[in-house]
Amino acid sequence: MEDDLEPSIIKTFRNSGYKATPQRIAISRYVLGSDEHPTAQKVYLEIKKTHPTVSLATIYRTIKILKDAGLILELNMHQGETRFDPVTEPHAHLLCLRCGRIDDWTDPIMPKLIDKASAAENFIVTGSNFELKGICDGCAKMGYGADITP
Amino acid sequence: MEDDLEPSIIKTFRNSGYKATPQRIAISRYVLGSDEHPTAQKVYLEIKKTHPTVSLATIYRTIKILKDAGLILELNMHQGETRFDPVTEPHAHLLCLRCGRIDDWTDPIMPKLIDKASAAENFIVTGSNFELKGICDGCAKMGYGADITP
DNA sequence: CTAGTTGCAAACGGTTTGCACGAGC
DNA sequence: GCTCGTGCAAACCGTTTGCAACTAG
Repeated sequence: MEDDLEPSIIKTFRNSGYKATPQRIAISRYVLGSDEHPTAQKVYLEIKKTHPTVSLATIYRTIKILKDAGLILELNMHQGETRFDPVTEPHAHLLCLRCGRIDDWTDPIMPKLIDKASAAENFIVTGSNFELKGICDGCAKMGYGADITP
Repeated sequence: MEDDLEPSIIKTFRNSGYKATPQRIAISRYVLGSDEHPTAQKVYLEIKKTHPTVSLATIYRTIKILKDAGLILELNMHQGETRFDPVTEPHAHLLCLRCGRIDDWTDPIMPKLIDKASAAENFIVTGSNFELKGICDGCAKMGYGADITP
């Protein structure tokens, strides 16, 4: 999340033939530096703090550029709620159905499992997403965990 | 997919306090017996063949009942395209970005990986979905596989 | 008979798009 | 200065909902 991200962001846009506008830089800085898997709305509200006139359309257009450049992934764990993830290596997402947070988790087995599936089904894998839904540690400790809809 | 599914479907509805209408039975028979992970649209078109006056609203309402009963899972691998899966045990979905088909794949490692994540993060898992995106065997053999957007 | 269900059409919410003004390079 | 990017508002599209007519039990 430090400023040294900026030069490489600018380079990324220019190299792909895009102009490095203040909006694009701000959006990229935020999304690439975030670990909370924000929605477009969340990005919009965040960027608005420093760029009050930004529009949701610009958020979506910039996110699309980052997606096409392979810098972020799209998560669709809930229907009607697309979230974004700057971590593009194989990893799992633990979605808490109570508080909505998504935590990352990685394990060396994961790439092996991907290879195995790929070999077994003769399938060329270009992307993966291991989703786990349930109740996170914090929410379980607060006494929740019973009345959820999986 | 045989007719012996029907009595248990009727029982399921009645036990949950729902009426077993012809529409609900037809929709359930199709969704529970399908291995192609249909969208609501697909279900609608299919049911329309035998029940021409059925509405999309009824499809959605019936699917919700099946979901709440834990008989089917919801898949959101593409944004804006919810599909349904009558296989509720932990398994992987291989989505072909070329032809759109989704194949199932299971491996004994999967439940172990879920347990490991659960233990490592102190997370109570109630559902899982392992997504792999790429190119399926058939499409790869037809010479595709290069110009895809992951 | 009567509460629950259906089909219709309108509402909804997230995402995309057309367009005229404005800004990067 | 020429082109690309932005903000706005309208369009889109899958899903949900309100309602009057209908039907399962």
